[in-house]
Amino acid sequence: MTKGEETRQMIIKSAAPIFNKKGIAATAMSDIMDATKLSKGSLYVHFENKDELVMTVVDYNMQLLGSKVFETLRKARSAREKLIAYIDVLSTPVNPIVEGGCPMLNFGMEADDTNEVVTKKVNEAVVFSQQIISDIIKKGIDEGEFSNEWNYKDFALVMFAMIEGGQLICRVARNNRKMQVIKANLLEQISRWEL
Amino acid sequence: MTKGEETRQMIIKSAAPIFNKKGIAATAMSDIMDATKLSKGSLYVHFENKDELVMTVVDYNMQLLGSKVFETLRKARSAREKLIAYIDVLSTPVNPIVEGGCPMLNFGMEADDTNEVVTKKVNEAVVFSQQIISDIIKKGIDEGEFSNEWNYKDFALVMFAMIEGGQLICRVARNNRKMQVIKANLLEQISRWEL
DNA sequence: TTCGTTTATGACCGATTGGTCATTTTTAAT
DNA sequence: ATTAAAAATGACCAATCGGTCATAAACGAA
Repeated sequence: MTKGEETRQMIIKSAAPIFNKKGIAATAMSDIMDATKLSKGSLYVHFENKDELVMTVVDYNMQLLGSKVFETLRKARSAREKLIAYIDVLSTPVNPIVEGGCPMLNFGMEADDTNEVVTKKVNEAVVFSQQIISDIIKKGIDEGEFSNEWNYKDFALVMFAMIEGGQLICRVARNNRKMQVIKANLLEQISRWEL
Repeated sequence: MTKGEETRQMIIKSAAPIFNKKGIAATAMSDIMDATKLSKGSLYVHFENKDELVMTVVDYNMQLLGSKVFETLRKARSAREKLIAYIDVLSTPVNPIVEGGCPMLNFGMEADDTNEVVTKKVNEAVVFSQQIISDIIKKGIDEGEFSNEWNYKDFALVMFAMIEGGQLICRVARNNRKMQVIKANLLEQISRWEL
C-alpha cells in the first residue's frame, strides 16, 4: 500500500465515526483536519471535495457494520443461533458495534429528504440486511430446522424493523434495556416455526 | 391574539417542515427568512436565537404528530379498531401525516450524539407514544376485548419499534408497500389475544 | 388623534464554511 | 545519489453562517 493510499484510509477511519455521530451537514472539513492532524490542503489531495469524502465514509460505515455482523454470525452454528446472534450484536444501541450507532438509521434519516445518492446507498444496505436474515432462515428451513410454511421473507422485514426501531428507543432513552423486550418478542415468533 | 403572537405562530408553522426535512444543523435562518418572507431582524424579535426556534419547532412537530394521531383514534370504536387506526395513520411514511416524516425519528437520530435537550424531548415523546398504545390495550382488556394475560406494555414497545423501523425502510425505499407487511404481523399478534 | 410600545427592516459584524493553489517536503524508483 | 512524482502545507478566497442594532413603520390603548 502506497503512502497516499495509507493516508486515504487513515482519513476514512478517522472521519467515519465523526460523520456517523454529528451527521453529514454538521461535520466540517475542519473537524476532519483536527481528527487526522492533517492540513486542509492534504485532505483535498485525497478527496476531490467534501461530498466524495462523505460518500466514501457512508459506504465505509455500512460495510463496517456488515463485517461486524458477519464476523458474529460465523461463530453461530444453527439457524436459530445465528438469528439470536444477529439480534444480540445489535442489542446494545447505546454502546453500538459501530461508533455513533446504526449508520443506516443515522444517514438514512438525515438524507431521505435532501440527498438522493445517500438515500439509495442506505436503501441498498437495508435491503441487504433483510436478505441476510432471510438467507439464514431459508437455510434453516432447507435443513429441517424451521417449518417450510414460514413466510420468512416477511419475517425478515419485521425483524429488521423491530431492531431498527429498538435503536431509536434505546438511544434516546440512553439505555439498552428495552432491546431485551424486542429480543423476547422475536424469539417467541421464531419459536413458533421451529420443528 | 396580538400581531406579534400571530407572527410567531406563522414562523413556527413555516419553519416546522423545513427543520423536519433538512435537519436542525442544515437549516439556516436564511431558509426561515425565505419561507416566512420576513427579514432577519424580525425573526430575532420573536426568537432569541436559532436554538430557541429549534426547541419550539421540535416541540411543535411532535405535538402536531400527536394531535393528528389522537384525531384519528377518536373516530375508532373498539380497542382493536383503535390499534388498527394507529397503525394505518402511520402506514404511509413516504406521504407522512407530518411533513418531513416522523419527527421522533428525524430529530432523535440527529440529536442523540450532539444535543441532550432535543434527545430528552424525543425520548419523552417516544415514551408517551408507547403509553398511548398501552392505554388502548389496557382499556380493551378491562372491557373484555383482549385477554388479561397479554403483556400489553411489552407489546406496545414492540409495536412502536416496528412502526418506526418501518418508517426507515419505506422512506429510503421511496415506497409505502412494506408497511403492510408490518401491519399484517401486528394484526396477527393482536388477534392472538382477542377473546 | 395622539403617542408610547411593539414589530419590521436591512446594513453590518466577526466567525466559519468549502475549496484553491503556489510552494515545500517526502517518497520511491532508478 | 539523483530526480521526477506524490504528498503535505497553510495562506488565501468568496460565500454563508448566526447574530446585532439603529432606524422606521405599524399597532393599539388613551
